[in-house]
Amino acid sequence: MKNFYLTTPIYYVNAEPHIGHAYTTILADTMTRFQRLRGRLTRFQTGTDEHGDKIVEVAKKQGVSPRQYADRISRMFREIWPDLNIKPDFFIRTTDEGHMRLVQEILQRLYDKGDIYFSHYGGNYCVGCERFYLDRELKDGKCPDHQTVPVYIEEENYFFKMSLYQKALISHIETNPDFIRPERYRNEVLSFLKEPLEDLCISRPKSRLAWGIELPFDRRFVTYVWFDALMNYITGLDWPLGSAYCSFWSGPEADAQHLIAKDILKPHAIYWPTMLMAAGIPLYSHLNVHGYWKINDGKMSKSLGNVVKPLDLARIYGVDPFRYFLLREMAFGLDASFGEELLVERYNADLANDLGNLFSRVLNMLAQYRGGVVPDKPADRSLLSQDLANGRGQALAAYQEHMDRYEFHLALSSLWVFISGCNKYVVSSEPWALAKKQEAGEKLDAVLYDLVQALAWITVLLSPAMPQVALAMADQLGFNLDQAIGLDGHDLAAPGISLQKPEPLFPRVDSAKVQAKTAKAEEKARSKASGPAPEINIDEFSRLDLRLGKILEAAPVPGADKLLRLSLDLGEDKPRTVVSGIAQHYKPQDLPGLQVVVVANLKPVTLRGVESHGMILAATGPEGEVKIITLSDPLPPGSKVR
RNA sequence: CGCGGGGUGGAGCAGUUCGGUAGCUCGUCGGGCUCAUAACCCGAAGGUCAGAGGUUCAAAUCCUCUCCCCGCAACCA
Repeated sequence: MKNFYLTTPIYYVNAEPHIGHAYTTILADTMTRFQRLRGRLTRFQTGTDEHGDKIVEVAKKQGVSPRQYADRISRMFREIWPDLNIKPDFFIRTTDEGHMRLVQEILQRLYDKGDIYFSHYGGNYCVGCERFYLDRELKDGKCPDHQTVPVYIEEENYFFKMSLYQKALISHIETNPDFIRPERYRNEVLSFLKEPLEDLCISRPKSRLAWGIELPFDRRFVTYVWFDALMNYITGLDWPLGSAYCSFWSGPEADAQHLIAKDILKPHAIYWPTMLMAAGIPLYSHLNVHGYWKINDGKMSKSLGNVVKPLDLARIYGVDPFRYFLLREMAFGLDASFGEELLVERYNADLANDLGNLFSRVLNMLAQYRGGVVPDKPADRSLLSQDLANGRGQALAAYQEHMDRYEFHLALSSLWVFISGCNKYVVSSEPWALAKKQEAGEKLDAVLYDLVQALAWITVLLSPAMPQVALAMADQLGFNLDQAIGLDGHDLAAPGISLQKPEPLFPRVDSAKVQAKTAKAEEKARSKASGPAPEINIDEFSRLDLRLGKILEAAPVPGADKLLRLSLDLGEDKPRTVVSGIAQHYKPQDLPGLQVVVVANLKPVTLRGVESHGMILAATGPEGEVKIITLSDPLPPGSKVR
């Protein structure tokens, strides 16, 4: 079996760890544990990406150096993983000495080969965005984000001849159907590759950005962050001569895979393989792509501090149940919803009722009927359950097949088919009835033997997803999980060993209470949103110049969903232009003639390219509906409102 | 045509890669069991798989079109 290398992306340190990071990393941890259990040599790498504009920016805001800032966030990432029972083999930072040196080595190699060229680049540069725009990206010659005319800058930069490798990449993807999986993402990449690739600009002049890795062949420049970041997958293995690199990337025994979320598909599916091709380095074998978590009531959670954050749920319900939920709830590749009620439902149904209760009832019967002593394997093998044996075989086959395709949700679900089979077997074999019949002793031994061994096997298969709970299970069953190598582990629980009557592994959670809690939190959020603002005095109020205005014209703002441009008569020489975010609540033709209240001395601002000189007042209802404040009886435009 | 996801029994979701009895969890109703964490097991009701057209012996699944929801981004002054 080949050596298994799996990476998560290295996380950009401009934000603290969140559910998305946790998900990817938990998947990687589970997968690596699974492959190791199966007997493969494994390596699991994660880390942090620390160069680039944004880091400098955030650090500046916080008044620290980029290095200090990156150190702090990187540490947060490194420290959170053990809390989630995640054990990476290697944690890489792009500011590591070794990484930086190796990135330079690769750059030099590509440069020597002629795949990197120096070029003048003239283009429209938006200072706000800190990037160049192609003509077709501009809207009316303006930056689509800032509505400003970009400056034409001529800059010299280094470019990577990505386009040279486009054909080779397409053919690689076509001949290796599961190079990118699930298939939806493969299709996305192929459709993107139908257009000609542009060469990749891989440098930034230090005058613009100094926080990065210097180009070895021109010290006036630093490396573009993606180019720097992607390399981590091999610099972490000590490319080009390290033994890890040979075992896990380049050698015949290597199976190197990446795990990412769908937002960074392009760099991983296009930049990275072409970079590898150019450098003459073998490609990774699979890029595995997952979807996003949608946070339940996302709108709510922003406005209130008291709704539980996703990672806090790990503390409340246990890390392993949290892992189980993430793995089981999301169909790999698709998006899924995250929420406390969903988690509790899974917890109760799968963990407490099915699995936890199975452990409980089996070990209790063993305690009651056999004093907790695991029976010997019956001499008469026909007493063992054929159904149980078959179910186990089927579950194992399905479990492995799904895990190999990263279909964690299906892998776990096939295991649960077996767990349910065990519960059925308890009912159909009726150990309590056997216990009452003297002559059925042998059969009862066989039933209990079967069930205890089944629990042990379940424990093994569950250990990649729930490592800590699996240890507790193995403990209850009196065997050492570390010694269980392989997935078919028969007879793990040793006959003759005496087992205790156990504490519940997963105490049931009262879901009504959770629902009540959620409802309460939402209620609180609502009242907080509409709650009283701090007092102000009359002087502060009088700083507002509120006037009556009459709407003359109303028209949509091009390119904006929510904005209307209003022309108002305020009794002034010229009508005022005010932009208002009411397009989803009012039709332009219904507005002219309305008398509205206007904040007349608000500082003008440009919205979507239109200058707005003021603001009209409106009320927001509980469902988010918006009603403009109007006057029922006419007064002259410009009348003071107070 | 900004990017993306989705429409499958009352609710939440699988299944669509490789067409062939539509499955899971929760809920509802009835029954069983009493070892167990009011858990477990059996059964029932409930779906024209958003709509239209096409391919096919056969379509939730493949093709074409339409409608509708939801994230994200840009703007809600």
